[in-house]
Amino acid sequence: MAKESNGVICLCPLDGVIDIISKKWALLIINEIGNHKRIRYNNLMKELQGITPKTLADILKELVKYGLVKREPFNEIPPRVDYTLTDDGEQLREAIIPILQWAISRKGTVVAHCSCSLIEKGKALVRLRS
Amino acid sequence: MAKESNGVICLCPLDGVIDIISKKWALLIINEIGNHKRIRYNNLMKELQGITPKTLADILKELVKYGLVKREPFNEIPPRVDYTLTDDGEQLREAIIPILQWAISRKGTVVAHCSCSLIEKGKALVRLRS
DNA sequence: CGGCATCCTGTGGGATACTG
DNA sequence: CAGTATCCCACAGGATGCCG
Repeated sequence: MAKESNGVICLCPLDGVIDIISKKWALLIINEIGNHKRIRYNNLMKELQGITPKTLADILKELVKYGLVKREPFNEIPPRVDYTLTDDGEQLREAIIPILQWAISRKGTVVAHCSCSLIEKGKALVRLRS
Repeated sequence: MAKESNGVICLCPLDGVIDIISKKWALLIINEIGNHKRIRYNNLMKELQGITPKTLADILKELVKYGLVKREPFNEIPPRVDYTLTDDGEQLREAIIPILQWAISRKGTVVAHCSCSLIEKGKALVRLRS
């Protein structure tokens, strides 16, 4: 993407977006922060079962760089950092709702007793709009 | 994803979806096929500038497996294969439109003389709905 | 608590060449 | 024309351990 050909620089609208949404955890993190409005690092760790601290930190940093997530550190002991979505991040979150709905309709009905909290998030997302 | 924890299998609605949309070219290919309704392999190669035959073949195979794309081979000389979207694939394509729109609004106005045909595709997608 | 530093592996995907 | 076959590598991301 964003390659140059015929001497013209490509500003393809998908450029960059792929870089964001193609990261395995990025959408999940954005969704998660959006669900909580305001959430701390370790709380994210708990919700996003299976993610490693490194990966979470890496992607958070990237999302902040992209202007999708806002990082608010507090000078407290113990240290505390809050993460929230920027307006842009919130808009992206809403933009992925149709994909969530598509995924759910495709999978059939969501089972009740699933330990995976992502299901609840999916529902939460969909509920936003319906 | 689709991991087992507490003895319960997770049927997270995002499971599998990430595997699809996280592939760099998958959405582009789905979009491209959708734009053309029916398109042949080499035509896809031309439209998706920069993709290698291996990558295109790999992802097409996967999309077929996922039931998003339909492959129609003809017994002709020279050989001919048409690709079309399944209903499911078409629905996914529509589900990503909001993300496209978000991307475009974020990037600002699309420039006119861009050699990258992806822009046209983005426009085409958006035009579908507006 | 909220990270960062290191190490390591799997694999998406690029380049190139060949084929039924 | 519509792919395979190989080779190769950059990079996401897991595991583990340390730090202010």
